Amino acid sequence: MSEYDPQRIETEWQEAWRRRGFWPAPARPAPARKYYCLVMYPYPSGRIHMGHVRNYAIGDALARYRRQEGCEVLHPIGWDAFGLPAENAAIDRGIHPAKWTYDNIAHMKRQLQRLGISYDWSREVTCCAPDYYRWGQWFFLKLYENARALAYRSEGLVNFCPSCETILANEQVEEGRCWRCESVIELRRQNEWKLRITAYAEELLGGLDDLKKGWPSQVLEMQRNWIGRSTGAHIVFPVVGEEAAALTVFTTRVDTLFGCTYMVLAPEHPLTGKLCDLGRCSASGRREIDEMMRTSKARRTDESAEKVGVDTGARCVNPATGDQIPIYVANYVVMDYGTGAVMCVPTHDQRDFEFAKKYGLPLRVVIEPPGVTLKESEMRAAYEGDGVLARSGPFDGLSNREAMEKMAGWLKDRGQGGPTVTYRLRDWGISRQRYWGNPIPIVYCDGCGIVPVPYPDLPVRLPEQAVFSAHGGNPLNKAADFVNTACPSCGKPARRETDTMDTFVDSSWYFARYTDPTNAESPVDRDKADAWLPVDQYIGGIEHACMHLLYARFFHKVMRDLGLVSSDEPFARLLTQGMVRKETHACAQHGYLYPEEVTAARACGKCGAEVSIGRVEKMSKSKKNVVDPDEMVKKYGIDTIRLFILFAAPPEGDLDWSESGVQGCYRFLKRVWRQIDQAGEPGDASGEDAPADRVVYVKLQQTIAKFRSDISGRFQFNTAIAACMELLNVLESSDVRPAMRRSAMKAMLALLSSLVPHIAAEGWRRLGFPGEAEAAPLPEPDRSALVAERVTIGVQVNGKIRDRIEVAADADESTVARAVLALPKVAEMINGKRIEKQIYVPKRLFSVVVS
RNA sequence: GCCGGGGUGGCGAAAUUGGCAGACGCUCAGGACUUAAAAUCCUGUGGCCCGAAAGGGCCGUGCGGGUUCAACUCCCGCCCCCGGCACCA
Repeated sequence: MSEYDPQRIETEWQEAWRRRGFWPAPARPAPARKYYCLVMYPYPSGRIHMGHVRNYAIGDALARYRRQEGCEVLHPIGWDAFGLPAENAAIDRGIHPAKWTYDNIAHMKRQLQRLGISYDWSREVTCCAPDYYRWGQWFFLKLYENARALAYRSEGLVNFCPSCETILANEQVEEGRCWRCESVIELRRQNEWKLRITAYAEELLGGLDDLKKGWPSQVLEMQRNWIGRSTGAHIVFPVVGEEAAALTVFTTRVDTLFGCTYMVLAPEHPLTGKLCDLGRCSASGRREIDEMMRTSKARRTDESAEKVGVDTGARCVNPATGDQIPIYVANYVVMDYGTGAVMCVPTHDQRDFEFAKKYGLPLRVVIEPPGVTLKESEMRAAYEGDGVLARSGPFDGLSNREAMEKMAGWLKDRGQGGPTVTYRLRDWGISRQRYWGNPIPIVYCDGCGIVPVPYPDLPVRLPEQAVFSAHGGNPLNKAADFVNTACPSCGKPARRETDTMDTFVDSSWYFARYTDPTNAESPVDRDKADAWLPVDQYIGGIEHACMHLLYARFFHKVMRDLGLVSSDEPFARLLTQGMVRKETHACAQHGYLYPEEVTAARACGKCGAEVSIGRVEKMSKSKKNVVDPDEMVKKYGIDTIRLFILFAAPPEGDLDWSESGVQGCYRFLKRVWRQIDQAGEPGDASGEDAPADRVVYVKLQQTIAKFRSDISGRFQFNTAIAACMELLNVLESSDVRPAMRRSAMKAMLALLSSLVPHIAAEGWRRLGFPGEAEAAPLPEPDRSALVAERVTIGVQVNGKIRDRIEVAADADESTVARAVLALPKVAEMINGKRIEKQIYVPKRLFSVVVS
């Protein structure tokens, strides 16, 4: 009898797989059998964490499962290697971002290979490598050249720390202050490059319908809301005393136009300054507006924040009533949505109502519920419901729904606006004032202006020499060799763009590059891309529901329009996996503790004080509730870890880490190992069928059927594994002939191969089955063994289970009714009462209702 | 605040989508093996109540209502937790 030794088995098999060249995908698979299984590529932070392991365990289970089904599988991996942490490491520890990143990749690659995941390592993509980022620049130029100007430059707002003289990411701003020096952050306007994703808004929205089959409905809903299409009207309000100026608003409630009694602007609105001059706005008012502009973004859009307004003193004309109305600047209006100017109707919008009450602005009712008269002086709240128009000139008496359409048309006829569609979705600002990113291939020339870098000069390479400091902003600005260049157009001295691209650009097309990872002529070859795309199954965290997944969909459509791919959508099916969580440990003196800092007696390893156990939360370094995958693999082997991850929760749900749960999975594999041992022992193969053989046989067929439907239908690995556990329980407690045990184990190893590939491979080899377990076709259940002849059904009287009874599976209702009514308990309960109703659900229950 | 998701035994979960709630695993308790421990194996394990036992009764899927012969599942109203909110990835 041998001992289950996962370390030995796993390293041996991984070595065998490495020698064989891992799992190379064919360049051109048979279309009907191709399966592209993609997991979100990791940011090389230095060490893999359990969230990664979960992502890859799920992906690998599917990839291997599909191979066993006969698919040709592409299962690639790569590195999302540009980004802020590398630059922070450079600032904090003096390590060059490139070195830091490549060292991390090397380490994480070793860690990943110890997980035994069936990647095609020959297609590895690293997006900080020039042969990858070159094509990001190529895309930028294509977007810039596009007739629709899909890449353009405009003003945007950024968080600026005046003390560090650096632009900060949102995550570097803590409660309105700089994370390094705690100075109060200012909002600054500056030029930045944007991608016109809004040009595709309609298609991105419409495309969601095609994804219904394969995407979780909540992700579709989130994207739909993120795009936020709304139909309404734009309306032009002339400014009093300034013929040339007019304010354009967007509203979804054009029907309330006659009730518009004032207007509010975003502080950043281009006309704010001019209107303050025109209206002789007070100095204190102007200071207040400046203050609003400095407030951080998060606070600006917080609905619960106090709404503050400043009267510019200027007036504009309501084009419907002809009234002159005041123009305010208000802190809750943002430039990003609509036009940055809002027409206010206090009688029919609660937010406007409250604002008007606060500043004493006039009210005018224009919509009333049928048969009701509203009086401004008696209103306690806005009336936001539907109704009939009043005091609205030619529209009086119309329902407000009708009026929306008519009034938009009326405005259009008079040249004062018209119907329009707006999106909440904003264009994608990609400029980052950072070194460790993809340089934007643009040159600024005093003579020629903005000049794109010619294609043959790509990639614009990052300079190796740079000075990294927490102060003074982007290191590229100070890299003279990089900045100073010749204008590609006139040859005179010029300056390079020093902004680099958002790393979401890299992750917006990496899935396509995997299909042709070394192409030096083009980002991808169309034939190769079309052979694999769209991705059949994409697996990643729900946190990417809107941004990454929307940007990638946008880029895919751009690639299609450039003729690089034929499909409309990049990801046919999406699985959003849950988080990995664990309880926290804390000591009064030392705060959060790592699990290894807590003694067996629940005391702090540093001071011996009692340790309190906190809530179960997402694993994170800051909470120290993390488990190191390497340690777990060392202790139990990767098969046990993979099994636990797949068993402890369904993939979309959160997974609570539990080492005793891990031990339970380890026990299961040891028991599987024992069965392998037993099945390998020679026995009397010629004997008669033992009674137990039939029991095991039926259970085996049920297991095969359940395993396959759980995984292919709904990715329910947890219940598929539970089915295998049940089979093992039966197998252990049954005295079956060796031949039966052997055939049961053959099927079980074939099933388990996609989940715990190493033990399955070893068991398969030991039992001498042909080929390798991972290549074994999935067993087919013997359907005839699944049909039960007799079933136990529940018996209800007046809606409650009172008894159970065994009946023939195909018994008709009257036969079952006779048997049920004859049951003593039932007979007693219906004695002397009238039977109102009988319901028979075949093979499930029989329900009797008595008066 | 807005958008999206979740809440079932001591714990992770299951329930073929309106039909026998708690499969499977963990924990815990008792027992076997052992000089002992680990490992392993066996039995029990939602709560309350009646019974010596066999067995039986009532309650129970976050809270409060509703629909139905029947609700974890559908409808209405609340509470709590989690993800995202556009420069973290």
